[in-house]
Amino acid sequence: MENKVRTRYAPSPTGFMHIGNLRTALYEYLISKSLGGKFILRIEDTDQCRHIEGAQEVIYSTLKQVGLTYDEGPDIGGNFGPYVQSQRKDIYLKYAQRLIEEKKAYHCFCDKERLESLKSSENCLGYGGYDRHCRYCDNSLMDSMLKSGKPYVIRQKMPLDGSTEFTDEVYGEIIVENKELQDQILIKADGLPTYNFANVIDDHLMGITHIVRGCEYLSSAPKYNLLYEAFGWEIPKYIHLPLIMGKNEDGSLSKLSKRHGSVSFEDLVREGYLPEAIVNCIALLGWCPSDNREIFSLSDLVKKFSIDRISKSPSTFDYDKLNWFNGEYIRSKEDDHLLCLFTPYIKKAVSRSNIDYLKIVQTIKNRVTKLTQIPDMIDFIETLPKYDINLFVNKKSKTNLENSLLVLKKAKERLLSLNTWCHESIYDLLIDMAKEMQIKNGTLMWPIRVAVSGKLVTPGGAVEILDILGKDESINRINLAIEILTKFEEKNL
RNA sequence: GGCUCGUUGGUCAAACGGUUAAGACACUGGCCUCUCACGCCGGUAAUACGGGUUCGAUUCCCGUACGAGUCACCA
Repeated sequence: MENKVRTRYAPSPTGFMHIGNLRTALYEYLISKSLGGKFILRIEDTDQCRHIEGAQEVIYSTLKQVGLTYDEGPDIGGNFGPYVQSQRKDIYLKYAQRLIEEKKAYHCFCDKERLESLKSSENCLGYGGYDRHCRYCDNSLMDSMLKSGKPYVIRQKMPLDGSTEFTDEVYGEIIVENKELQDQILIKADGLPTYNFANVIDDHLMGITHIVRGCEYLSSAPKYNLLYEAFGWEIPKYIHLPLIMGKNEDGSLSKLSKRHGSVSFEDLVREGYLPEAIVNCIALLGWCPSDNREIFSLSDLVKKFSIDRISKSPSTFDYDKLNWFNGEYIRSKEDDHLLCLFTPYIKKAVSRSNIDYLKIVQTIKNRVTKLTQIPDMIDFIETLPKYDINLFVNKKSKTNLENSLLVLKKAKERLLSLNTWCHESIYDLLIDMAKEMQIKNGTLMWPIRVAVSGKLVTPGGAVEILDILGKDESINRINLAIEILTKFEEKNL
């Protein structure tokens, strides 16, 4: 087989896709694809205590939504399966046994209580927690323990001195003293492998050439190497990624996690962010191209991505930046595409039948940064809110209650006789009218906009709103305003 | 606490020994304008600190401070 690049995304099925994990998946994808390689999905579910129903589906669906298509995986198969670790149990045991036979690993019968008691004693210092008790037990005792059926774990014999070093593609030379490493557990008492062990076995068996992961694993990387060495396997390239941090309530920073709010992909989508905006945003957290470009489609990223431009320092996830990306993506889309995206949100606020959603889309597209803002933005279309009469007064537009009433009466007459109700004709009519009355456009438009929206701030101007509402509803609303203003005027005479 | 890693404006970040230290987001002034946006033009704001090396350090080395990660039969 030729020496092609292979990367893998190996999440544990937790039921939600954290954007830190998503970025790791993205970079794994980008690294392999930019080098013409394969991207593999493997589910790491060796922790039975944390089994969550439907969690794998979340992973499949997220990767699908963002376009990270994998070449091999549990649901699509491949030549290196199975791709779910719980289905590979026997494989790990076999390899652990091989190490035992070669005297590189041993059975350990120490129970949790014993390990717990070691923590408080001092004699375990320097061993990383475990005193290696069973490493030095004699063989006959071990055999009888095994026969008795006492539960055990399998631990690797770590070197007692010296150091282990490796080169990370991002962080460079990393050296760790072996005495810092405890005899790591390979197989747990339940017979399943630990994450570290399964990871190494699978990465080797699946021919993974580049191990990409968060740098929380940086200091445990030597453990992996000791395993590769024990088996005599070639050590893959390591690419550790800088962490994405989140801001805590007290202002401090820590590794982004659930408590930082909506940080899962699903949360963000639910909040009205577009998958491609999310991907674009997180792609730039820890990597940037040599030019200053910021907007990237996934395929553009594949073309531009390079490992040597991955940053070493952690970054903080910023909603402001994501908002900007999202707005950029919305504005760049075709109207009919936006119509599909906006419709569910428009329906939340507008149920009247004779409304052209496309007109709404065209009016609000430059004003939407999150899809979830849409209902509040356009709620006045459904029903005219009760509004304060003082909304008609605006200094800059030179409007007051008197001239507003005047303008509305006149506009109503003209609009009533307008045959073709469309943006252009309404616009022409009103602009001509302002010219004729020798007033600012604003002096005319402001009262109309207020009358038909009942709001101080609206997405779009009077013309757009009139167009969306249609002739009848518009005239009704203008009539209502005339009524209110007239009543007020009479009361103050 | 040990070990590992990091530190350029509020945030993302460029500059891999020589620049007036880019750019983007956010903030902000103005223009446009029927409000709000969009768009356009402008502005405030940074090399953590102290030592070296060098003709010259954001850049290389050492120390200090600060921050983070990690020290599980979790992944």
